[in-house]
Amino acid sequence: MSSSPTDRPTVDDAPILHVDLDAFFASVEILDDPTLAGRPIAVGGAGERGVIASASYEARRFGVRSGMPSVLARRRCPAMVILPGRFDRYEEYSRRFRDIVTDLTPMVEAIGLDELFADLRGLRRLGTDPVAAGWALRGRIENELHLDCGVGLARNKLFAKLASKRSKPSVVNGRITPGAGVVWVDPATERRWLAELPVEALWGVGPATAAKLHRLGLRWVRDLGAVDESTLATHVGPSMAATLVAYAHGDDRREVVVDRGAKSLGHDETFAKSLRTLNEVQIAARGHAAVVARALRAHHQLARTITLVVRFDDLRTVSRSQTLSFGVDDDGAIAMIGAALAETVELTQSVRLVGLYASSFLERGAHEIQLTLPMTIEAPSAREGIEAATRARQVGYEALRDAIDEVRQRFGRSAVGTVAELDEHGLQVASQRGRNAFGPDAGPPAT
DNA sequence: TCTGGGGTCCTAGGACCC
DNA sequence: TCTGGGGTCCTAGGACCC
Repeated sequence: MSSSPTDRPTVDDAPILHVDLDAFFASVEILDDPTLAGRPIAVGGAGERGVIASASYEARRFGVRSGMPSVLARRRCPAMVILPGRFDRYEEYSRRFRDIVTDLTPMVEAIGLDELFADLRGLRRLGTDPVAAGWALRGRIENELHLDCGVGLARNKLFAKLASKRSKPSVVNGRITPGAGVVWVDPATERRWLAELPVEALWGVGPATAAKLHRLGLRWVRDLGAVDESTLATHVGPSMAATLVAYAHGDDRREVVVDRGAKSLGHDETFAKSLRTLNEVQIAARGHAAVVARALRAHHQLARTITLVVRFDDLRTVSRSQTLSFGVDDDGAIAMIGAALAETVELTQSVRLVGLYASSFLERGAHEIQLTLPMTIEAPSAREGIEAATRARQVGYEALRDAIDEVRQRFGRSAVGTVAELDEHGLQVASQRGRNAFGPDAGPPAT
């Protein structure tokens, strides 16, 4: 591993680049309010159940870390300001960040808002110097976005990410040490370096897996390199065992995937005050349904599976899902399914979180995408545009009607009478009657 | 200290079909 | 008539990442 400017790896030595913005959310807040500069600040939930999403390095000096409950963070650093977060703003910065890297190569894979991988192999014939390119990216991100970042360069994703982590500022004994900025992992020495890292350093090893590995006497990556894979598999499963053994040998075949389409969309909320009744859970689920439906439409996706998640006060989490034979993106249909799923959850104690997720996306048919394209891009004629819009809307109506039919079949005819306008009052009446609002035995529509 | 909200992937069991 | 095995889909739960 090296960051010395005399090292000149080629693209073949270091085809994968990883960039990670420093304290991203907190840094954006400081940019927008310079009076916060130099102070311990964090972005996250300030309430009793909040957690820290991002902390400035000044806050990290006090031991504040992302993922930490805000209650503990405040105890460690009482003077810290916790800001609620402005995700539209972070997304804007994130987009500009990606645009800068995309100027170098289109082969970019975003991982969350604040980090990404790039595959530099397309630049081989240009004779691009990866280390110089890394410094150039860093310079542009600093000049144009006023954000700091760490850059890692290596043979594969595993080493590139470890390298960018190594390139960042660190906090030791309450002191901030500046990072190297750009770190290249030399293939000649990468295995030696990796072997000395703790197993937790590997991607995919969290607290649960680390505990299992420790129980097996596996503390260091070098231990994983010597273990029998089939034995390991009996403890962590075949897939994890194969991955860990491969990583321990420095072997990571993961490619940089541009534009990985979302496989699920969802929304959840942890309540400051836990919910106690089915009615409250259903109201929450219906509220989430509107958010999820909007997201589906924004992504031009129809979801076949709707999943309701309920987390109780003791953090026990249960899920209920239903897969339809067709896709939905309509508020009412998704709310209906979410509310019905809620009835199958035994509310043995108070509920701190309700989540609603949509998955099993039906690629909207190619024909449908083409139907909408002429309106915005090609617009061969106004007549065709209007025809296309009408057709697209009709397809939407058909999907909704199918949804209503299936819900009716599954949950009883009466359930559908109130689909479109079923409001909180309707649910309340149904529940006060002591009836299953959507079950086969449900009475006549509540409204 | 006691754990958010956005996601991904894996596992295991049951239903169903051939 | 009984039985088996493989493949696929669905459901539920768990772990992990940023």
